[in-house]
Amino acid sequence: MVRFSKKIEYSLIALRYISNAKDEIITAKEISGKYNIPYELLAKILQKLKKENILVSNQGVNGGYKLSKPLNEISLSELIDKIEGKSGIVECLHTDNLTECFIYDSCSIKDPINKMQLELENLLKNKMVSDFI
Amino acid sequence: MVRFSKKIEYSLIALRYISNAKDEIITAKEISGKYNIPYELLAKILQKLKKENILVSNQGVNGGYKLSKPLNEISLSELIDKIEGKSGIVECLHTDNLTECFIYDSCSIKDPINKMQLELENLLKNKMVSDFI
DNA sequence: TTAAAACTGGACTAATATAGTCGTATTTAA
DNA sequence: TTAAATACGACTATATTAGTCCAGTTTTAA
Repeated sequence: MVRFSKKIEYSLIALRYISNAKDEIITAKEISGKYNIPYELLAKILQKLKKENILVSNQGVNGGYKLSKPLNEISLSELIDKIEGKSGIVECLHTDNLTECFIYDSCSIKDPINKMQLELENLLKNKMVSDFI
Repeated sequence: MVRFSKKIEYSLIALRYISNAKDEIITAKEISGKYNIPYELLAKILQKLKKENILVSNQGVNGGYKLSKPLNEISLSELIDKIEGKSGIVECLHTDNLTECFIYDSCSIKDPINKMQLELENLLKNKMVSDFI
């Protein structure tokens, strides 16, 4: 119920590795091999991180990835939202789905759940990816 | 990635409802009807809550459920553990699976993830079910 | 100029977890 | 003894997550 997906796990491992390499360019293959992470999956994740401007990439031979900014500027909250898409702790707080909720009007726990959500978000916002290194 | 399951949602709704009814005995059917929650599913959840000593039940005609203790004595953390079983925010923190993790020894993010987990647990421990009423 | 090493991207499949259903038994009050 | 309730296990369906496959494109270096 409160569990990081593999994507987040792999992201953290990759980001840490790339960060430690300083300005060296790192390939998906290298990380995949080092940590036994399925190559295709990791590649996808790194591509996503690039698209989200957390990494920059070079294509072609000798290509690879490096950080676009230091990891203490990226919160866990931001990483999760960018990798998995923003979402609420219950379906109905994921705004799109409001209309689909049978209970909504009579829902008794909406407000406190909302507060809970904010507290969780806060915790994740104050955790920087650099804290995981 | 941080989302309450329907089971937790339904639990909260049911517990709130039962709590508001004071000492009256409440049936699964009543709650199910009121909130459009699938009867069989809700029944299972209430049975589980009973087995975990959060509710007490009477069988037979005029049977139903009531609280075994006030909701400010039950933390969200406890409710989640009892409904879904205890689990870590990543697989490897769910102790049984340690042996299956390919990365484990070389895992760079284990320790900070562990700390993160403790902080999350803490947040959930300090939230009482009564806060959701 | 071409081959190899890398990223890019989409569609697909597999595995797992969550949500929901069904059938049957048991209990109990009226 | 019947109807209304909980109890329980097995099953199915759906959604999410994890992982695979394949066919590109880009770039460097030989």
